[in-house]
Amino acid sequence: MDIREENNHISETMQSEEAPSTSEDAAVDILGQTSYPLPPLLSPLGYPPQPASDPQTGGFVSNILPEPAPPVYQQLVPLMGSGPAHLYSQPATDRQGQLRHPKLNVVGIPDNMRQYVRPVGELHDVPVRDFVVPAPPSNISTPKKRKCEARQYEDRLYIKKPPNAFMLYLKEQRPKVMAELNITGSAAINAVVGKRWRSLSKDQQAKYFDQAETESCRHATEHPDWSTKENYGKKRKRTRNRTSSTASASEPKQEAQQAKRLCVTPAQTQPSSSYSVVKEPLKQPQRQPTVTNLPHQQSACVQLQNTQTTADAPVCQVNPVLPASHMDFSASASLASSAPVQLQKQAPFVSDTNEALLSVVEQLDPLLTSEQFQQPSSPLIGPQLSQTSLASPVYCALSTLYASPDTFFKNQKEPIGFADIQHDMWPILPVTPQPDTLSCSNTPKYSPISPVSLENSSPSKLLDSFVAPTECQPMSPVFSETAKYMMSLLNDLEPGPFAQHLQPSSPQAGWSSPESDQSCRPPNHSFLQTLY
DNA sequence: CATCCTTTGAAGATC
DNA sequence: GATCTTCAAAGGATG
Repeated sequence: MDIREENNHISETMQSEEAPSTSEDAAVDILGQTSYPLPPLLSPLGYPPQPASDPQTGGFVSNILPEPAPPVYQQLVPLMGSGPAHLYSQPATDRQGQLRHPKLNVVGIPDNMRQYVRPVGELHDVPVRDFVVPAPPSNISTPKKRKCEARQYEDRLYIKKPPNAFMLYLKEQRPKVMAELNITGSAAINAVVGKRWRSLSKDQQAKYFDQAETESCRHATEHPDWSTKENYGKKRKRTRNRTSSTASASEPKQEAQQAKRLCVTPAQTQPSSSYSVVKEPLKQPQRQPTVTNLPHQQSACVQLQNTQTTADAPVCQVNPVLPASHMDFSASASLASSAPVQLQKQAPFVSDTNEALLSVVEQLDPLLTSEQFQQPSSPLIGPQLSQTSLASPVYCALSTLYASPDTFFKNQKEPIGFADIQHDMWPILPVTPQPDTLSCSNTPKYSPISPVSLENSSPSKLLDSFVAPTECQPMSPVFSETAKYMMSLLNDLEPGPFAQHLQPSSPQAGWSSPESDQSCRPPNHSFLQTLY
């Protein structure tokens, strides 16, 4: 006989022979404490019978709170091993109504149900535990109270999803952001934290991904049969699909309301997250990059049509991807979406002092100045060339660049940027693969690409076009030399035609000090969107 | 008082 | 397989 079946059999026998005369007696006898609401009965095994469905509470209440005066309930469920408690929802009682092994560890039982579990003995060397369900208050008299208690039942049984990396980071950063920026609204705080999260390097984020993985493993251990499907659709009645599936007339109102909450006018709002994109695809169609074969990941250098083209448009906006993502622009940058935006006339272009440029250079990823370089991943080993278009601006720029890097840069009239380059671009690069140096074969690399128009650029914009490697360090000597060459160009750069557009203060200060720039990041950060 | 808002990531649902 | 949807946290805002 299966242990579970045997256990059930014993439980049934015990219940029939020695169950307290009333459930209330049992509750008082065993618990000796104030009763608690009864959690819902989950019985995947088909026993006891499923309660009648209750639309208010998901179908649990009808046999939990019988009318008119609900008795005090007791439910003793034998638990064995580490199986989830709700899988063993078999009525049973303890012979003496006492804890036989009060210190037995309870494993595999949801945290929110452990309070109901007590060990009662062993069966075939397997710990047997009773699932003691405290009784609900006996003085329930109003439907309102019953509804409230029913919600408590659900909350008690509800096994939540394990937090992901961002959720852990959010939880950690929330009090800090509240203290630093003196804001309380979770929406605004989350926006700030979201920006900070995106500004973190992969290494910095790895800490939280590791924690999330640990949490996930722990969650899986404690709830082996749980999956996100358990909670799907149970949390709340969502209505978001109405905005995505049907372009209702209320959407402009919602958009205005949303912008109002963020103290940003609708004209200033822009999809800054997957959520926003998903939420309002019809209202504000996705602006497609002008280059369709751009790298999918970290496609920071993308021309967004109809973006930042009007004179009254804010010079700063929510930028989906920050340049030099490891640099901490978070405080000031994040305010672009969470704090009132200071409208400014957009200058034709903005330049920087050499001091400011050099200070930015110093903050760039050490990769750009490191003497330790590795070869990129081998196209023979890594992903094969698949969809690289020879007409790609990336390819055109690279072909010219690598044909004669020195000449290319000396004759270059336009700023050069660094951006993400995908693995499928590596085969076109004139770098001899050295498999023995491979350390990260599937991660993006970064390469100089794409010139831009000089009329609308500045030295600092050139710096903006650097996108720090985020996943691994390998970088070809060609890239490195190019980067160093660009540094030398920057060092020798004279104000020249940019001087007349110098700002009175260094933008660097505005980047690093949240208090000094409550409006936005320097306008040159929107430059990423025009790199192509 | 229930739900929304807001973020990113994971995972299930849907097409 | 790509895309969409939901839910993790959390507290003020909203209807």
